[in-house]
Amino acid sequence: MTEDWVALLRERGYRMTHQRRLVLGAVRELRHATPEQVHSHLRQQDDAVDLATVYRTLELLVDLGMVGHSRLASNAETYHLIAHADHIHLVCRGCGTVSEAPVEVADGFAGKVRAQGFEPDLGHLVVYGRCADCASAT
Amino acid sequence: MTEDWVALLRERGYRMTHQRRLVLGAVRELRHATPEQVHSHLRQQDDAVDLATVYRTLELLVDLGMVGHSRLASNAETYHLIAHADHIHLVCRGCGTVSEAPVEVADGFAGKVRAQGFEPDLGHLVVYGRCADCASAT
DNA sequence: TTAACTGCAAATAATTTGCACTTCG
DNA sequence: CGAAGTGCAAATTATTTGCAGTTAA
Repeated sequence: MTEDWVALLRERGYRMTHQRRLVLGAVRELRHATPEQVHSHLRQQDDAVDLATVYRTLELLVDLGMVGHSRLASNAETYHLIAHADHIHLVCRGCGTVSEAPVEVADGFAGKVRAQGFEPDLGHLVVYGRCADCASAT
Repeated sequence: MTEDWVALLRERGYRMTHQRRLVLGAVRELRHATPEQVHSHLRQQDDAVDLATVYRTLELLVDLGMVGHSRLASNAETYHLIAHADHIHLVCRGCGTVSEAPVEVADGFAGKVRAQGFEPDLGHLVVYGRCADCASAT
């Protein structure tokens, strides 16, 4: 798979670098990470990658279609591997917890949206609301 | 309805001011507006409300439950009247156009999410994807 | 070799906050 | 009158960019 990635970069005139491998690795490990989280995760290990480079790399990875991004909190964009995008996000407004649900729960919904001529990207679906705990606590 | 609002404010020790009326009016007229848009909309009229006040007022209105907010573009939070929140947002990644669909298309989906113990807030649902035009253009 | 990439620092953009003055009730 | 609200400017936070030195191919 790493090879596919190198080919993908080459095709577009990009190069494979140590930093890019590290950033992609961090996104894979963290599953849902903000640029800031990727940056500090890498710093905690031997490897430090400049925050600006993290931003540039994440943008590149999104462009290549390897990584997706969603706004899971009102002030932070989080990135995740497309290969892991087999779920939708349920964000609780009460406690901020992000839980996941299989994309299948949105299949019927997706069909109706498609019927309107819009092709939804469920790998990025974020639903706000209240989790069971916060709903009962009111 | 304006009276309800005044009562709502009073109950919580807040006051009704000229600026608050203006901001709510702008949100109503613009339907989906960023703080910046509310600010310039008001400035184009005789009335100018400081941008910081716009932010403070929108936050208050959200708190009162009169206004909702969603991230329709990657860099801008937009606000809308809850009374108008009878639709979901379809945001095209290709052209950036925001179209609307009735909440009913998500009814079945909402039921499945509830079955998992999560109460979704469909008035804030934002779905990213590609509109018919951009999908065919590829 | 050489164009792409990186780190660093400075620049922007979006949003928040401190404070003295104004206004609602 | 007195607490709540506002404008203005400064502070924060998130993200982007310019540039000189580094590195992949």
